[in-house]
Formats: sequence, C-alpha cells, structure tokens
Amino acid sequence: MQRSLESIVYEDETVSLAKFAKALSHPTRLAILKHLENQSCCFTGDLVEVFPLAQSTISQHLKELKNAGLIQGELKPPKIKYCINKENWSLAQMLFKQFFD
Amino acid sequence: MQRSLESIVYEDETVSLAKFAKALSHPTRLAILKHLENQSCCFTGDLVEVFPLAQSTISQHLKELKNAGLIQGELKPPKIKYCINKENWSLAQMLFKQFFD
DNA sequence: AAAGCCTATCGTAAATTTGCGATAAGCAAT
DNA sequence: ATTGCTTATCGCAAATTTACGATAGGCTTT
Repeated sequence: MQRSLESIVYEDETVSLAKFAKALSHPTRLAILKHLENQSCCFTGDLVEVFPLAQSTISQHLKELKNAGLIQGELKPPKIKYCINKENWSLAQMLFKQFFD
Repeated sequence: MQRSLESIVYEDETVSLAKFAKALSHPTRLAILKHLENQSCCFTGDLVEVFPLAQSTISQHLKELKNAGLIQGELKPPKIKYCINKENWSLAQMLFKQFFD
C-alpha cells in the first residue's frame, strides 16, 4: 500500500458511509445488531451464548460497532448493557437511503 | 482464525447484506458507484483519470464491485463499459432499507 | 502479421481483519 | 481485603485487503 488513503480527499458523507458499511460488512455484526434491535438492548454475555464464538471475539465485534457509532454501552455492574445508538442509526439509515437514491 | 465462518449458519439475507456492505465499505468504491450513477455508465479509463490511483487498483475495485453484483461490464472494444446492475442495486437497496426498519 | 489501445491479471509488500486463549480490569458483595 | 462475576485488552497466527508496477490478453486497425 504505497499510496495512503489520506492522500485522496473524499467527501465527508462518502467517508461516513464507508465506515458504516464497513461495520455492517460482517455477518456476525449484522446478527448482533439484529439481536439488539429485537431485544432493544442486551449484555455481552447474552451474545456469547447466542453465537458460537469466543467471548473475546464477541467483545471485539462490539468494539467495532461502538467505534462506528452504531451502538453504545451502559454500565450496569457487573454487566454492560449495549443498545443501538439511535442517532447514528438514523444517520446511517439516511446515508444509505440517500446513496441508493 | 481458527473458527471458520462456514461453521456458523447465518440467514441468507444476512450473508447477502454483509457482502453488499463489504463492497460499499471503501470510499473509492463508493465514489466509483456514484460516478456510475451520474454518468449512467463509464469506461475503466475514465475512472483512472478521475481517481489518483493506479490502473490496476481501479481494475481491482471494479472487479470487487462486479463480484458483489453491483455493477456489470459490457465489451465495447477496445474498451469496457461498466454500468450499475440495476437488479442487484435494487436488491441491495431493499436489504439495507429492510435492515434499518 | 504487426502495432496500438485498453483492461485484466500476476506477483509482491504492507496493512488490516478475524479469530483464539490467556490475562487484566472494574465493580459488588462478602 | 478478598472473592466472584463480567467484560475488555493483549499477544499471536492466519487470512484478507489494498496498493503498486510489470506483464499478459483481447480486439481493431493498419
């Protein structure tokens, strides 16, 4: 990768949409989001039971979804409750809709 | 990656959506698709002039978009005309819309 | 048959992603 | 202060992605 992405200037919307798309580009993350939509919220442990993946792997996917802004975590000691970040969810929804015309 | 993706069974729609999202997860590919939407169609060479990327890199992005089904190529010797694949475009649109409720 | 365009593919390198087990960290209750 | 529960982070390995230059392939035209 000789030429860095930074050297190309993309529109802000394009960069945002690409980030959201990247977060949605793994079936496990899609499934996690679906689960969060149904349950409205859930704990990391719940997901570990639902998916045949290591706890660390689930945690990593959650981190990516959080970094993308699609979910947010709330401390409910000793657990952490994850929910959809509705603001950014709407933003993503809008960007995708806009993109497809 | 000890545990392969194949061992987890996802819904067909989830897998499809993940593939579309992956194709959209790079700003260059989003920009290419936007360009195709505006121009309705274009040649590989056009894109090489628009983006500061090597011809081989553009070609690779086009290949991924083609593999994802979002575009299709038509031989117009000595060029190749790329257009949006409207069927799959609509499919992707629907899947994203459905996903976001 | 040869030359010229245009695009795909190959080979390579660097970066990123995905997965795991092991360990650390945070908080509550004992 | 220690134990217990839950989740994040670390370290590693394998796979994939992204980028490039160089080369090959396809089709026209000369």
